Amino acid sequence: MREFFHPDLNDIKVEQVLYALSDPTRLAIVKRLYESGEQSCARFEDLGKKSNLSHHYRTLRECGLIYIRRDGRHSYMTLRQEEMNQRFPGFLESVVKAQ
Amino acid sequence: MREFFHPDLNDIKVEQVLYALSDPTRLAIVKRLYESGEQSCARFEDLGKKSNLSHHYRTLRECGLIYIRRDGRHSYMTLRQEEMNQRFPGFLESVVKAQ
DNA sequence: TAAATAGTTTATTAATTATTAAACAATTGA
DNA sequence: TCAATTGTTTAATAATTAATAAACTATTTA
Repeated sequence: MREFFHPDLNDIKVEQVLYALSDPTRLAIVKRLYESGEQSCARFEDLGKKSNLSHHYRTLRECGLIYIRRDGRHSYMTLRQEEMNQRFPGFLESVVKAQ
Repeated sequence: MREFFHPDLNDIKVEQVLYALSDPTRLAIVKRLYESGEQSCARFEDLGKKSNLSHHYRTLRECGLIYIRRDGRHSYMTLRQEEMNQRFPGFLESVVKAQ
């Protein structure tokens, strides 16, 4: 079972994070993770087709916003909330709370 | 002398703001405006060619981040800092201070 | 009035990104 | 073991966005 790449905290680029969050689907994913904690991919099927969603997960993972672990045939995602807050204080909260 | 369109505070979309800021040139413009206040376009010529910059100004203006006024043959830009802070508290500061 | 200035807009081409379907991999359950 | 499940990846096409040059507008200065 291959593991996913996750960037180190210090390699996270704010431009990439901003870009990842500028897509409505990806922003919706992040908001749900912020509100409900760890979720499996199945929870987001209402947001699009699975191959498209999988690309979005990758964008979110590679920019450093989320962590994905595999368990059996499931993938579980969490926000890297504490790390983001350490690196960009106040940023993530201001975005997910934007109305 | 035609005036520019500027969206109302309530029409500002966080996705569009995030997208506008995800470009390195536009982010650099916003950081300078944050630090130095109103600037004319001439102050950003080191960041690219003028027609390209003009497109970037437009993106920043249309998403609601900056205000552009014309005076003679010059255009002067300011960040809509108070409004952004009213609409998305803490957001702009967290972005411009991101290292 | 003519030329220069300061920037904007249009049109074109190049480069990125998004979306989909189909193939694939790993795991689980019958 | 075979089929189903749960995603991921690849490959292709469609759609967006970026960058540039050239034309344009309004203003100012000579």
